[in-house]
Amino acid sequence: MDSNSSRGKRTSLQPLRAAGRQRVEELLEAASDLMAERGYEATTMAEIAARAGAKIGSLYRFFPNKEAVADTLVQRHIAVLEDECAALAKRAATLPPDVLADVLIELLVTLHPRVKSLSALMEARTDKMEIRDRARGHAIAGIAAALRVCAPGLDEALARDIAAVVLNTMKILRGMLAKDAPATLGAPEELRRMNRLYLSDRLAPFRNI
Amino acid sequence: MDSNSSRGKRTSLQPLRAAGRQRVEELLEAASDLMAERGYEATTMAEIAARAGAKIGSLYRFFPNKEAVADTLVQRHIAVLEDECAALAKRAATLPPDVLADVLIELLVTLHPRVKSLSALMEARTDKMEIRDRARGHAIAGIAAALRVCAPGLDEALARDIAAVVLNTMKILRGMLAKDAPATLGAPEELRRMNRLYLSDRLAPFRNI
DNA sequence: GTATTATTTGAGGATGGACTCAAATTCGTC
DNA sequence: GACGAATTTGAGTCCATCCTCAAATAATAC
Repeated sequence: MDSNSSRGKRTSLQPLRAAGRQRVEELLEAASDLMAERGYEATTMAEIAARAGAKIGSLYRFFPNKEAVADTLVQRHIAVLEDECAALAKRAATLPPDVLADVLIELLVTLHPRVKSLSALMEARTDKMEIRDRARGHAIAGIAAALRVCAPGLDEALARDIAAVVLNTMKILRGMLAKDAPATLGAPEELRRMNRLYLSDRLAPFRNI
Repeated sequence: MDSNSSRGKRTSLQPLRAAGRQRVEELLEAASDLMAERGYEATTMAEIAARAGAKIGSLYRFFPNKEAVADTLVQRHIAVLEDECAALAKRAATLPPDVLADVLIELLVTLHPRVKSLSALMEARTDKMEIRDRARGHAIAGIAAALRVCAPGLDEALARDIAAVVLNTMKILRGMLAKDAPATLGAPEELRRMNRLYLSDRLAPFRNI
């Protein structure tokens, strides 16, 4: 009956059999790879299907349009980020600021295989920015929470501002490690140094009130 | 005879009359505005012509294709950046690191009206990354030169690494100020603080050998 | 004023990519 | 093994956008 229960346009269907579920996984994996390589706009639906070993009709069976593929990917990426931030918050109480700084800044790099297309999708310019903002908000909230565990006296608004800065620094490091930067080999280490310096300075006053 | 002297494919022509030169300016201005708003790929040649008050045929008279428009814009942006960095290098000797840090980080923001589409063009994914890398290289070299004027003992490679970090920080600030970030009002000031802290720490040992 | 060259114009060709759909096939169940 | 439902297939439609070009017009030189 394909009741088309919650979300999706007229033609979007949930997979009901194991084969369909696996196909969806393969399609999303292919889409994530391609979008990470070429960007959202340059990736075509035909390519996605081809790389997944499927035909274009199968792709459109499970996703009403290209944007739905991107939305699904972003939602999965958000879930990964939330999990990881929650795990980090548990450890943060025992970490001094400079160590937390190093752990944080490597986080996006560490997570790269699981959120391959995240940056490409955040950069993409489509009509629906809403989901993009949600992803950003979740990331900032997660980082801010970890910061406040490490430095309990930290004001909530300030924690979010610092988290915004750290999030951007994380993105930069990922960008630096992604592209081959021949002339600036030491830049990633400099970035880590800056981040360490900043978080130590900012969190120190609020440690162990 | 339209000798098609130096650059450009078969159909690209330099303007030879005042009217043509003005048209080129109008077209580039329109292209820069649109690409800054919507990004490179989402901007169409028809839109560019329309916003410039021209017809599509006029656009293609002076630019062989869309990429040539982007290349011309990037080249102009590079020139602006080089001028500005050279001017800064002249002042840098008299500036303490924390002041230089503030001047540098605001530079991209200050220059925004003159390099409106720069970030959109740097993000764009086309085949020719070459010109993108050149722009990046010029910016890093310019910043590194200013840093070494401020801190004469600074190693050249290290200066480039630090410059790469500062350049990225500048980009972030511009991004923060461009989009309306409701939840993180204090983030730009935090970013400035991080940059100040970092450059002071990094340049201090090399001041006045 | 005439010849020459630069510029403008806009309809239309060519291409590529998002999306459709009806028929074929496979899977699960009784 | 027969039936219905899920899945697969891929040719085909539609449309947006890049780009062409020959004819019209405007500017300049003489």
